[in-house]
Formats: sequence, C-alpha cells, structure tokens
Amino acid sequence: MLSKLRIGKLVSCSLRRRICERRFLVTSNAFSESTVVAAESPELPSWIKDFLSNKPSSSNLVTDDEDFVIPSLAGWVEGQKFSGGEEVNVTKKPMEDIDKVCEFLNKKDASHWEVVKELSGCDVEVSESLVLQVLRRFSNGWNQSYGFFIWAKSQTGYVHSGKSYNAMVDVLGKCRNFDLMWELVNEMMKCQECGIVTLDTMSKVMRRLAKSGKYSEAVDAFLEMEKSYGVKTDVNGMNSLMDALVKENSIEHAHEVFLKLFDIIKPDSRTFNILIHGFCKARKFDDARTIMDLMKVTEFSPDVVTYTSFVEAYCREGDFRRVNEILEEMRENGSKPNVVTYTIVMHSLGKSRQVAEALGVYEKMKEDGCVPDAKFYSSLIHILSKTGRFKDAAEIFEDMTKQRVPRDVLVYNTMISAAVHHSRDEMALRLLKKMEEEESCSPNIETYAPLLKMCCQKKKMKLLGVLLHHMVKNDVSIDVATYILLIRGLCMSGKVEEACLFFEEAVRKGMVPRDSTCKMLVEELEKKGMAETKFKIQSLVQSKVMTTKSESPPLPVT
DNA sequence: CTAGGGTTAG
Repeated sequence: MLSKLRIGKLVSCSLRRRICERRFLVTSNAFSESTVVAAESPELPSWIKDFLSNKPSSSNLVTDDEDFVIPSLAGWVEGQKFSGGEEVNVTKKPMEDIDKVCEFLNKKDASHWEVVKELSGCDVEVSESLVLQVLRRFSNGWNQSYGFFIWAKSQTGYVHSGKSYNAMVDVLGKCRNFDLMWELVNEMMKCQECGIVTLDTMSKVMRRLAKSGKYSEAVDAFLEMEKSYGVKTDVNGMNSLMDALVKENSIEHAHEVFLKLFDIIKPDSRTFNILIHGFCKARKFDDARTIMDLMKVTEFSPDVVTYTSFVEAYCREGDFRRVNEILEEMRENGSKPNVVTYTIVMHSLGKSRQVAEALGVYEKMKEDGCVPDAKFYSSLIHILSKTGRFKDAAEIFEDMTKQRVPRDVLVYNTMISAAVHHSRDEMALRLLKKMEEEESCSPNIETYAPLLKMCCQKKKMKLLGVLLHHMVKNDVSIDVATYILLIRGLCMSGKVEEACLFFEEAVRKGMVPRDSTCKMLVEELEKKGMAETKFKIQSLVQSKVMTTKSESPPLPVT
C-alpha cells in the first residue's frame, strides 16, 4: 500500500507494462457482442429510415448527397413540416399539441404580441407539461416562448404554476431580456398566491445576470429579494449567489459579498469552499490559502472539496509537484481523494500527453476501492480517443454496463464526438439512437454539435435535415453557437445558399452571429459573384445591429 | 447553491 500518492512515480514498472499491454481493459468478447459498436453494416439501418419517415424513398443517407435541395428552413428548425407528408413517430403523449403550437409559433416571429394574436386560433388544451415543453423547445427565442406564455395565461381553466413562471424567467434571462424578466418576477409577486417567488426563481435571476457580466445587479437582486419578494436572504441564497459569481468569473464580487455579509449571515462549509474554488480558479493561490486558514479557525475544516479545488488548479498549471504536495497535505489532515479528485488528476495527465500515468491513476483509484462513476468514464473515454485509441474507448463505453454504472448524457456526448472524430459516422448515429432507449439520457445541444459539424464538412445535406428535425422532436433549441457552426461549416464546404438560409433564420430570431462569421459569409458570396444575396445579407446585419445595440450588450461568446 | 467535460479556429 502506497503511503503517499506520487503522481510521477505512481505507476510501478510492472504496472506500466500491463498498461502498455492494455491488460487493464476489458476482454474483447464484450466488444463483439455489442450492438452499438457492431461492425458497421453497409446497408442503410432501418432506424435511419425511421428518422426519414417523411421521405421513405430516400437513398443512402450517410453518403454524400450533393443534389438534395433544402426546403424551407423555418420548418426544419423549430417546426415539424420537414418536407411535408405524415408525422414522424410520436413518442411523448402531448406531442400532437406541441406540434400544433409549433406550427402557430413558426408563423409569426416578429413580436411577442403578434405571436399572442396568432395563437388565438390555436385550439389546444394548455397544461403545465405543455408549457414547460414549449419553453424548452423555444428557449432561444423569447418572443415566441413569451408570446405563448402570455396566451396560455389567458386560457380559461389554466393558471401558470411557479415552475412555469420560473422556466419563463429563465428563458428571458437566457435571451438577455432583463426588463421583461424583472417584469415577470414582479408579476409573480402580484397576481398569484404569495410565496410563488422562491429562492429557485431568484437563483435563476442571479445566475443569468452574472452570466451577462451584470455582477453588481446580481448582488443587488440578492440583497433586495427579502424586502421585495419575501425570499429569505439566508446562507443558502448567499451560497447560490456566490457560486454564480464565481462560475461566471468574478471572484472579486463573491469575495466582496462574503466580507460584507460575514457578520450578518453565518457562512457554512460550502460558502468557504465556493470562495476557495473561486480563488483557485483565478490562480490566486495565496488568497485561497488565506480563506482556508480562516476556515480552520471556524467550526469547519478543509475537506475533500477544499483540497480538490487546489488539486484542480495546480493540475491546470501543469504543476504536478504541487499537486502531490496537496494530496499529501490532504492525507495528513485525514481526507482521502475521491472519484472527483482522481478524475481531475487523470484528465489532466491525459491532456498533457502522459497517458500511461493517467491510466495509472485509474489503477490506483481501483486499488483504493474508489468506484468510478459516469463522469470518470467520460474522461477516460475522451483521453483514449484523443490518443488514437478509439477501440479502447469504445470498450470502456461498453464495459460501463457490466460495471453497473449507468451512462449519462456526457458519456454519450463524449462517445459520439469520439466516433465522429474517427470517422465512424454511422456508429455516431447509432449512439444517438441508442440514447433514446436509455433512462434520463435525452440528447442536448452538445450531443448534436459534432454531428452537425460532420454533416457540413462532408456535405451530407439530407442527414443535416434529419438531425435538425430530430433536435426539434427532442425539444433541443438551436442557439447562436449552433447557427454559427452551421453557417461557418456550410461556408467552408461551399454551400453558401444553405449558409444564407441559416443566417437569415438566426437573424430573424434575434441571434446575430459574430462579426467574423458575417464577414466569412459575405466574402464567400463575393467570391461566388452573388452580389444580390451579398447585399441582402449585409443590410440584414446592418438593421439588426441598429435595433439590438441600444438595449443589450454584445452576444455571449459561447 | 460547494470540487470533475467539451465546444471553436485555417
């Protein structure tokens, strides 16, 4: 038993040999039995045909498909009229209602009042679950979701729940419409029974403000919330605020809050850990130490979380000597590294190309009786894939079931991204399909990003359409980052017309791509001699910049 | 509401 965890010397010679021989990996029969990683059949799998149920006559989906003409994009992206014809298989119960609503919402995207007007002809029965689904599906288009929200409120027999209000508040905050967001919070205070504004609501508000760099406003929201909305300003709220500030890169504001409220709100161990994490993240190690010392003179003492923050920070610096020192200090103080600590160290070693050492951490962790979890596996899969060991990555993925660790979205996302990286397009799509069978594993925007990128690069226009449709069905709303990905990707593949359609749609939704993307598109149009379209795009950018500049700061970089 | 991912560039 090693008394000290020495990263550099962690791996004994024999262990190192075993690792090199890959004996630590599962046997290969597990691999061949797998359904996901099975040899990729040349035939078009039936589930892809399911995807394509609107176009049953389609030919080979995963090969190039140059001559496919993109229909109306508006229908692709937030609607359901992909290319006419019958509905795709309906899985969720309120699906029909949501599709009706979608159709209405796609007709109008001018202002939310017009959306409200438009919806008067919509005959669906509003329920909380429908509202939440619509808000999720349109979480990047506030005038549509807000229009729907207002309309729903006017329906007889329906009253918005606190949950629905919170979701709406979050969407408005996400779209940086803070005026409307506050208006809604105030409305919650007025028209419903008391107590509908909760810490949940205020946490969303503070987080969204912090995300937009409005740190002081986030702090004020917290300080005022008891007086204005009756939400107690206790340690939980303070932690939520400080965590938001730290995560959005203002340890300064978090520290200020801490000092200001120290005598009024008694901090708990989380408060200290949030601060320490913040200072570590900002590479202010002395300050982090100071807080840790302060922690020691209270009733709390540094724990795994505290030390792990330091471990992570030194890992990021590539200073593994310091990492060892921290691990030693941790042990001396009676804390043992846990799965999070091990994940961080392993991932960091893998990133700095010390793969054998990284895998040694895996061994060491198992020796310590520490059980890997889904996030750990995700890191491991990523490292293996990045170093070209795709097959090993796939084996680990398969082995998770045997280890009784349920896969989560992140694991799937990592595996899909790895498959795309290694040109295993069909496997990537099979994985996406397999996600549907898994519990609590719905795809998110990150699931689709590598797949969409692949479509753009390989000019698979039909598959691109299918995926966009799939996204809508899964209530994944397209954000700015995705539009940028599509526009740039299509531009680089010479698909300018398609890029323009996405550009127009993005602008129509109030999501103006960044300068470099606009420039890229305009240059591409110039090159192709499409002067008219070029002019159209340019004036589109001009008008949007004018209208949006006054009310909101530049779009997030993400 | 405490610590872990990845995305983006020719």
